[in-house]
Amino acid sequence: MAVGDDRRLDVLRAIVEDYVATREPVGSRALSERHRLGVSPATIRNDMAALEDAGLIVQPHTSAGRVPTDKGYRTFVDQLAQVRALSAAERRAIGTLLEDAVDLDDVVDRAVRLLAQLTHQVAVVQYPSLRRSALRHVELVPVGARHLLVVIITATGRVEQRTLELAQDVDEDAVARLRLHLNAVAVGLRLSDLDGVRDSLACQLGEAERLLVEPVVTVLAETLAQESEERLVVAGTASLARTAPADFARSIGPVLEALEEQVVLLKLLSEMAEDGSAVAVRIGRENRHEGLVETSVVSTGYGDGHAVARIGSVGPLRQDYPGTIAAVRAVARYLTRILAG
Amino acid sequence: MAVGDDRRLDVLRAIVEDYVATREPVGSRALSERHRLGVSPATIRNDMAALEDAGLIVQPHTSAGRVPTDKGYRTFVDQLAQVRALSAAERRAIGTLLEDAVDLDDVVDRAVRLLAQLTHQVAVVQYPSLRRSALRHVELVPVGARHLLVVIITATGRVEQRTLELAQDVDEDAVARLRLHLNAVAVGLRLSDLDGVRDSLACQLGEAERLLVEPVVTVLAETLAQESEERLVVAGTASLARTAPADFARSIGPVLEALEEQVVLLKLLSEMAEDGSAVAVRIGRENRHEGLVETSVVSTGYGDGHAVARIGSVGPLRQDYPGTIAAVRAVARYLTRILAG
DNA sequence: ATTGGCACTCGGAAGGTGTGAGTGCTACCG
DNA sequence: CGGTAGCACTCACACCTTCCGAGTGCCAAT
Repeated sequence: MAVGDDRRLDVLRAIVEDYVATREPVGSRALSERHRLGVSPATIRNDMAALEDAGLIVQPHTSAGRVPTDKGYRTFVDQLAQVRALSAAERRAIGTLLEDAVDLDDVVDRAVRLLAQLTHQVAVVQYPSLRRSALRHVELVPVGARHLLVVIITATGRVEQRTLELAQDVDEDAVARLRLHLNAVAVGLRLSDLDGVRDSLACQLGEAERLLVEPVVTVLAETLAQESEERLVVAGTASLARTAPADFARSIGPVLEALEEQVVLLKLLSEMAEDGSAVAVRIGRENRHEGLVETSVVSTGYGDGHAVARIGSVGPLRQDYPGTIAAVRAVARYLTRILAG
Repeated sequence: MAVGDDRRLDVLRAIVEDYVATREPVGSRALSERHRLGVSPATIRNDMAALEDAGLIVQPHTSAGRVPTDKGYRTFVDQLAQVRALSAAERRAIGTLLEDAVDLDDVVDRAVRLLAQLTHQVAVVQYPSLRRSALRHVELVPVGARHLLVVIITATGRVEQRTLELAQDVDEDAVARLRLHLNAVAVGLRLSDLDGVRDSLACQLGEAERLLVEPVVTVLAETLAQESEERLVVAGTASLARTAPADFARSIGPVLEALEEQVVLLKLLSEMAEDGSAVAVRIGRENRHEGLVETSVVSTGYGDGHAVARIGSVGPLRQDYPGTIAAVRAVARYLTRILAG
């Protein structure tokens, strides 16, 4: 039994690899020829029948070869995929490309394009979450008579802006004083500690400032609460057209929609964050979204110790998982290093 | 001749309208039935032959109906399309939706999604160009020992950030003083006037500040020079899948690429800006980009007096031009109003 | 100028056939 | 009992032929 099981998994691996390479259902004869399994097609057929019973492969129609199911890919990824290292040249390219970036936006932009190119698939990067990020600076700029522009700069270098409408005219001096106090307290502050700050500020400041504290801190809190503020950057959508099967309208339309409905992907990514710190893979229906049933998402966290955000790839079920996983991991590592440096 | 020409154009209009509606080549019989042209199919055939000689229509193959060429759509748009007003409900919806936006990013985002939905096509918005925009505020934030974060806020509320590496350690007081002076001068300043500012600042300030002026102003100038800083926001890519003909890989792949290569579209939009202040239409090969040969771009400027940026739609040749033009114009108008208010 | 008539064209749907890859089963071997 | 060989069976797909009808161009008649 043990020996038989081993060979069966070998057969599964061979099926996945061949199907990924040829995009055609693979039969027993082709298998025994292209791989050194040391057994005859007939034996392979028996193994295939067992694999089919186990729900790992299916035939698209009678008298056709076999194709992996979601579950088949899953066992392949979990048990069979061998980690493949990127070439030295590739790694060097990643490093230099990312180091040339001028600011956070640029880093993120380059990283996502790079990943799209490495995987030949759609790449997505989630911006660092404000929720877990520390403040570096808060700027208050009066705009017109009754509006205040609040600019929040986080430790990761991200800039958030917000316009605020005030109940009374702006007192410029009060704004300046509040700005000073706010920055004295806020630098290094985590947004989740914000509620405490509101009170301490209210005590220390005068009447004019106090009128401002409430709306300003509220805006900070709102920004925090709004998960939708987590932006997503996407690249490589053109590769969808290359990959897509014949019925493109049904297959890639929903994916494009999901990519625009950033909410869906953000939710998915945060779910995947719970899967652990390594590279997480969601295959087909494991993504609980109808637009992604024929899609696999491979992602991992990046950033310091507590991963602050995720980067990943969205591609077809039929893809080179080892390659994608390697690329995602490599880009995430360099990204982490750049952001820390 | 004059009468004949008139009818010929009527025939062209009918062909375009029917083809847009049915997505099938239209023949003489169908035309005479669906439209009140008052002449027999045979006459229409003669007109069609003339239109074909003029290069306005073609038949995909012998014994098929006719289809408009790029040139055909062009004359349709230039001479035949009747401006169609949006319904009151639609206009109200646009207004309220845009007014609910919280900041510039949100306005732009809502506008582009809205336009995508109105036209059932891909919508693009160009962010206001820094080049023509006035400054509102410049913020300097020391980061670590030798880095300075420069945040530029424009009159339109856009925020640009840039990290600067200094030759010597940061003198925080000097930064604070420079910041004050800079904002005293810079508010309302057009970026194109920047060179003059450099000198006046150098004279007014002390030694410590003077070391900072050069790099900071340089960064401002660089940001100005970099046209690539003009961001583009895209929505509605999913509608590409719906529209696309059978050979999706060749037809929508290039379009997706062009949409990601924002440079291409930004260049195209700025070219279109020269066409005048009204809604500009580029049809098929008029877009000098191979990815867009089967695509039409409809765009117009938005913003105050001198249009500071453009908004538009990217769709197939076969589309409802009057409808798209109306939608683009309407959204641009509301956008202008919101930004001014 | 417009029209009715007519012969002609040709893309595409419908239907029929053949082929080969692939399977499952059963009987046989070490 | 796992592996093998042979064999009958099944279909998807590619290929061909046929057929239909929409649509054209041209010409003679009004």
